[in-house]
Amino acid sequence: MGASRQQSPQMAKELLGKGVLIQEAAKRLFMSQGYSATSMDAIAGAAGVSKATLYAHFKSKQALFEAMVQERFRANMGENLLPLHLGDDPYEGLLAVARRFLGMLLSQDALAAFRLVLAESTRLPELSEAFYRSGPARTLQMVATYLDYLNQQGRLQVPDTATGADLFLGQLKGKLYLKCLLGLQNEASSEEIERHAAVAAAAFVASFAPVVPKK
Amino acid sequence: MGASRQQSPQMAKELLGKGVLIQEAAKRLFMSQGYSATSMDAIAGAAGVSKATLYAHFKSKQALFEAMVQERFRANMGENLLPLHLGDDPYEGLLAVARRFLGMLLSQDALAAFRLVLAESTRLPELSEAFYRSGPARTLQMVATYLDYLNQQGRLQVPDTATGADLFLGQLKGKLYLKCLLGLQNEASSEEIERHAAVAAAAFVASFAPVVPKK
DNA sequence: GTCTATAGCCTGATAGAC
DNA sequence: GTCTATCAGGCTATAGAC
Repeated sequence: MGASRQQSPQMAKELLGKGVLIQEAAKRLFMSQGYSATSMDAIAGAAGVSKATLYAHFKSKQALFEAMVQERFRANMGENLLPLHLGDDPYEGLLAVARRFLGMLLSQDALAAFRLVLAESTRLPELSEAFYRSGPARTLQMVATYLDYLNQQGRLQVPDTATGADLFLGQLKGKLYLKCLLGLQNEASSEEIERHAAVAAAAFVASFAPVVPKK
Repeated sequence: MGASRQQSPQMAKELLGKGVLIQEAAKRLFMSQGYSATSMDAIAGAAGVSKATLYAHFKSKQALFEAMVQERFRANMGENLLPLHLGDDPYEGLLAVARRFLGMLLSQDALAAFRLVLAESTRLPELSEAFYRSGPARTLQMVATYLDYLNQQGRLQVPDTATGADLFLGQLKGKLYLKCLLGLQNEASSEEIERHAAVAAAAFVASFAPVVPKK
């Protein structure tokens, strides 16, 4: 898996980590132009090294690509999404989830990564799987767990929390998301995000409010 | 736009329509491998012609690509989605919409086309726009119109029908859709489609049922 | 219009000096 | 480890015979 790399403690700062420079250049280029359209020459140039150096760090173009994607997943999806403290109020809790999820989903990095994985999904199926497991699958499970909690507290009545989580997160993938994904809209304003999050949370709560409120 | 093509009435069947053969081969290869990874050699080979012939019909690789994508949109998105007769019952009507929409969305062709448009969205922004207008925009408007109708009939109470349509269609883009898009699931069974459609329609109706039912 | 052949360039990957 | 120089092959696109 990991290439053999001995981390020397501290040195001239930028000069010893060429592997990192290469990965960063590769990330920029792969993300903006796709796999096939990015040449090893271009990566070497952008990283300020020669191609031979590049091949000394990564044994092939595909190896570099995979290393960069895995690094990307570790950095972004890992923990940052939901170390969220969610309260007992369904609307407030789901609003917080929606806000956070949309913010992550609509970031330029996440959009570019998703485009990339999709474009190579037929050539690199393992990549699709890794992406699904490290991203959507975790989010789904986390939301389902929260819905379970709300069920137990009697604040919501969701018959199937896995399906409920799927519906809720789906609601967030509407027109706004599609337009960003297609590159038709460069950045989503926080007003748009806030508005969409609020509407989705309200709709979901209305769908699954307990039949006998709290009388 | 259209290349100069005179349709001769009828002849040896397969031999006069080389332009069509080329477009079909290009469609297959572009869709399965993407733009950059598909060579003109491969297309010529698959179409059974020489490269020179290919260039006699289309002046460049990009021209061929765009012609093929536009043809694809005309063929699929155009009318087939919703010449649907929707009744007064919100659940039944939305269920029919969901069924139809999911069937279209999860077809191999639609998935491949979407992947392709996304992969080239930075290089060919016009393509993204054409796709959005000819597909999602139409569907959104059509569903919003139906919601307007249900509002007028007093069968639903949707405050903003454009947003409502967005939420409803978003609900359909859940785990099932994502897995198909990523190629992790080859074909969605009609049971899965039916189940997801029913759940989404029920949730939406529950969200926006009139506050004073029909007492 | 269709072919064969090829130009001219860029690709991923490597050899060998330092 | 890093460089320069280069390989062999694939790429888009075209020239010229028929």
